Amino acid sequence: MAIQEAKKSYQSKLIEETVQSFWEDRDIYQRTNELRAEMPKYSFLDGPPYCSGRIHLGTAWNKIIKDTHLRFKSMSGFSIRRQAGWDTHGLPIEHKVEGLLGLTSKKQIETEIGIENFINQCRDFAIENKAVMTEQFQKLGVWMDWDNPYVTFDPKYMESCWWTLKRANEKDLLVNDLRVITWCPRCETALAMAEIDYENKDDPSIFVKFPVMDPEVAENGKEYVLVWTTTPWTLPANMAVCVHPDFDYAYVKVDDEVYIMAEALVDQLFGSSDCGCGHDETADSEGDCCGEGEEKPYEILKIVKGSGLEGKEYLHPLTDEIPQQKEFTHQILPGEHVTLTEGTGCVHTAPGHGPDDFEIGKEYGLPIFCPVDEAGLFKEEAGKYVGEFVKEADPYIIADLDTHGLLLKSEIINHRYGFCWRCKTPIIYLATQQWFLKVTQIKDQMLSELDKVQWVPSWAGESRFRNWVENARDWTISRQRYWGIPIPIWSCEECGQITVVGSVAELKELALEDTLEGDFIHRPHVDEIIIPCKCGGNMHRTPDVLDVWIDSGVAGWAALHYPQEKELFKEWFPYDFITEGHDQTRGWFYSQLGTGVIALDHTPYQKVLMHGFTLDDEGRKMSKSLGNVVEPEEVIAQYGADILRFYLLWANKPWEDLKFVWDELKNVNKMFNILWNVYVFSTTYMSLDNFNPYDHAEEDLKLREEDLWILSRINSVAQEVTESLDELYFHKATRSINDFILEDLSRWYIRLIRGRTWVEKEDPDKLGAYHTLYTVLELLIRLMAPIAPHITEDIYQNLVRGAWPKAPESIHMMDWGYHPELIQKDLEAQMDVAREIIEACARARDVARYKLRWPVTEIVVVSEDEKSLEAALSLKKVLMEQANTKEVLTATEFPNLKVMAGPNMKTLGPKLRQDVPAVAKELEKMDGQDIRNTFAQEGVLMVELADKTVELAPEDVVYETELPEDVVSAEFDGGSVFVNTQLTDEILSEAMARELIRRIQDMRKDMDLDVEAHIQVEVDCSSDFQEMVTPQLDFIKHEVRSESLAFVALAEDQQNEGQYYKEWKIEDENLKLVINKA
RNA sequence: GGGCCCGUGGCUCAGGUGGUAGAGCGCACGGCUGAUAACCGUGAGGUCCUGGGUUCGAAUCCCAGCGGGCCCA
Repeated sequence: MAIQEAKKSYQSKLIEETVQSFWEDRDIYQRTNELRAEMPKYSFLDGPPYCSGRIHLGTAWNKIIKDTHLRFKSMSGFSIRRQAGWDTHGLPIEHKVEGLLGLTSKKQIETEIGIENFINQCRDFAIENKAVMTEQFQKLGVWMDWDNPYVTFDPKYMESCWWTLKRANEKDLLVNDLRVITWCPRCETALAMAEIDYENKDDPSIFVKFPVMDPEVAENGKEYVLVWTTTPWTLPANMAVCVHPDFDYAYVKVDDEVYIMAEALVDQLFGSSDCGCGHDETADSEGDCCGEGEEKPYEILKIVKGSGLEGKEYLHPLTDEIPQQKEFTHQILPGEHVTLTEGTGCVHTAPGHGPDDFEIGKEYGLPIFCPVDEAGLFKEEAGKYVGEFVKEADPYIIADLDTHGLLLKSEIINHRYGFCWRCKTPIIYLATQQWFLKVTQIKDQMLSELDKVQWVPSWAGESRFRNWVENARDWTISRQRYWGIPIPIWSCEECGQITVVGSVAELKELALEDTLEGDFIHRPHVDEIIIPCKCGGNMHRTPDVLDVWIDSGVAGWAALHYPQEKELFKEWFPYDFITEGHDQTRGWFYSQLGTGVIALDHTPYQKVLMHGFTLDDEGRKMSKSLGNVVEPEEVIAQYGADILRFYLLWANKPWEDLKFVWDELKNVNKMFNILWNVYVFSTTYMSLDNFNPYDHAEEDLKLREEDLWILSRINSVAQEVTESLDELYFHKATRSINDFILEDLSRWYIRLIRGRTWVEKEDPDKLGAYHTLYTVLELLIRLMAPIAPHITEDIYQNLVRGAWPKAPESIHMMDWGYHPELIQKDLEAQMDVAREIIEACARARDVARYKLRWPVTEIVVVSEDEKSLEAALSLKKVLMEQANTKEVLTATEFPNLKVMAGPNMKTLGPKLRQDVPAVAKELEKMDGQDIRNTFAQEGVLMVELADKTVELAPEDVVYETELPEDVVSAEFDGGSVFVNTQLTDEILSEAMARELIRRIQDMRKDMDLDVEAHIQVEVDCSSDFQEMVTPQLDFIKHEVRSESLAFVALAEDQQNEGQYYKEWKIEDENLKLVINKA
């Protein structure tokens, strides 16, 4: 085995396929894990993606972050647990399956399909998607335990969840209660806060007049409490009106009616241009409208505090339509929750349809009247509206109010409203019997556990998540659905006693039947299991399933099957690290913390990276409706997984949202190409010379300054990458690698060692370059392995395994590490200066139109900064080569500046008049520096003219400095560089030789010759040219690998077999060249 | 309405403990080229979202607003 010449171009697709099948064929993933099984543990928990379809860019990013960090940790000597997880239960899959089966309502599941059939379809659907998504993740090169993932529908997993509920019950945190909750009428189930999306929506905005029973002010009896609502369908359930006890309320007379409302809002309702008073709203002058000016159409008759209204009774406005409402008394109640931001300050209160309303209802003993069923249809109690869907009843209710003359105003308002996160149906509030976790009771403990967690970025935990937890409410965990973890609560039909079952074994023990087989944990089988109660009655299971957020929330121990199995739990819990997107503040970060505190009094995670979202190139969310979704597979097809991975970790700070811009991938692609080209360059020469780094002792090698420099640089980069990957600042690692490859390695180091690789014999200098290059590449691919696992593996197999067969089988089995002792910051700084000087030389030459190919006799580096001069001297050889100069001199000021003196017209003009030109002429003849010296010594300068002598004062002379002829200068950061472009015979000879070399090289390239191929050259040129280049013949032959170089007379267009003829013009010289393959 | 984050050349982003605004891409021009669909040089392009404050000095710190994202009410 030896290092092989690499393929000429970087073919990501081929490489990635080859590498992935190599991993698979040799079980590299498993064996890498085994290799480090005894190392210290670093535990990780995968946030389970939901298996409802294919992965998207955000999921890809998520897994890439995880994979990179864990590969790094693995190489750094940790035993890693990286079990993949899958979230499988819940509404999204139920919906998809409903769609597949053509179902439109929940009832059809039970009546037409059957629960068992439905559940099986859901399971199949999840399994199918899991397989598809697994393959997609694998294509990204993500290493996880794909063969043994945790899956939320696994009975062993579900058992742990049951146990968690049992723990909650033991701590009295599990309660059943009638409460008003957010409800999806389409899915016919309760929704948690986390399951609601908010969007803008048009709704009616109506002002309703509630007739007062005993009018106090209106003599005609037309006195009303004025109430505002955007949900007319909740009016049938109205039980009270709330006013704030401390606010002022006005009796407002408009026309012949009196309205009771908050004083502060009167103007808003009756005083603005859209006053509803009957005026034309398009009136061109506001002054014409009723709200302005003296003639207000309303009059405030009386003002009372809200507390003064308490107990006032009113008539429900729809008693004709809803007979049952006649049975209730309605009155005004105090409510601290009333605000003056909008409406009337008199708040319609329906305890069956609002959380605040519910609280008020409980406080004052109001009936919790809720005439709406689970599908959002009015029940019998709703009288006239029975059978109507609530939202669709709005217009009828408005019309009925109008008929009764109780509608003051009806408009349309656009406001934020909650929707079911999956089916997008507007949510409603319903009073129902549900199971809750009393999170409010453990909030403090959650907060103190939260303090133990390290967050990246820190504000994610300290501000954002903390804020969320502080506002936590009790958690509704029951769902009236099918595909989920059944709530393990059995209650007795006789005595009401409940039992919370904590495991399968427990259930088997308690159950009446003794043969429980198959998946009896899911519905419907679990529903049939009866537990005998102590009282002699039968306990039946609560038919609900659990909120899916519980499913994933318990992953920390459920994935380890704790408490049924204890060993793994002991080893891996709690987890060192998790990472998910910022939407998981309300989701997984929260559900884990809550269930963790309930079950174990402990946070399940210790370090969290909260990452961003992937947005499209305009910063918008990617969505199917916008048609701006970028599939990870598209990117892989075009650029490859490594480039996608690198891009996603490079484009942004991980916690910020990432704009996906196709053009930016080109940058990354370019970097990978350049890396590949460096690799091709290296292997080309190394294989040509049969170089093996492990065969050479240190004394075989000669290391130059530039070698030490690049070794220092790569180790500096290694240091930075190590810190960044550990701290999860992936962008810093990738940017540092990117800069190194482009700037230091490709553009600079390779350029510097080009000449050394061209030497044909075994030479310590060449070996030094090879060895350095090899060392740098070997470390570089190790640093990149966690980020770009394929290309680095491919290079490793050739470069490292090719030279050293005993090396670990995969780069991912290599240990992380570098040599901080090789870092020389001062050398790195010196090289920076040298590069600047060389660039300045190039600029100076450009100004003088003096080709870089032509050598110069000397450059002078001038600087007042000692460090710059030191750098120039210690890297003199680099400067000589790269600036193409014979000598490098340094100085604190340029010695050969010509100082020119001239007359100061301002002072001399008036003084000498017509003699000025003569003085100028004399000054021009003299040396400026001499004049300065004369002034310094004598204070004056005597100038002899033809007819007289003139005395000049210092201020009469102005100076200009001029560079000597053939010197050009340019500035660099620390000073200037002066380039001597004077042409000598020697210089010219070399210049012409180089011109000739370039032509020959060009022809070699045209002929597509191998780099090492030898040639013979024939030149037809003038004798002058021949004479000029003759001293350089050996140099020329060496550079172009020519065995001979003959000066001959060539026929026009001579093109024999194996020959290549071309005519050239160098400066003024016309010449003909023929190249023969040797 | 509240919480958190973001706003810097045409585009993507650095800089952020206060001290002359940077890079890459793109554009224009010139140059170089036997590893490199590479590279080098020059140029155009910025009210650092707006307005106030602190300060000798603010992209940076403070306050208010505007715009965007996520989460909530």
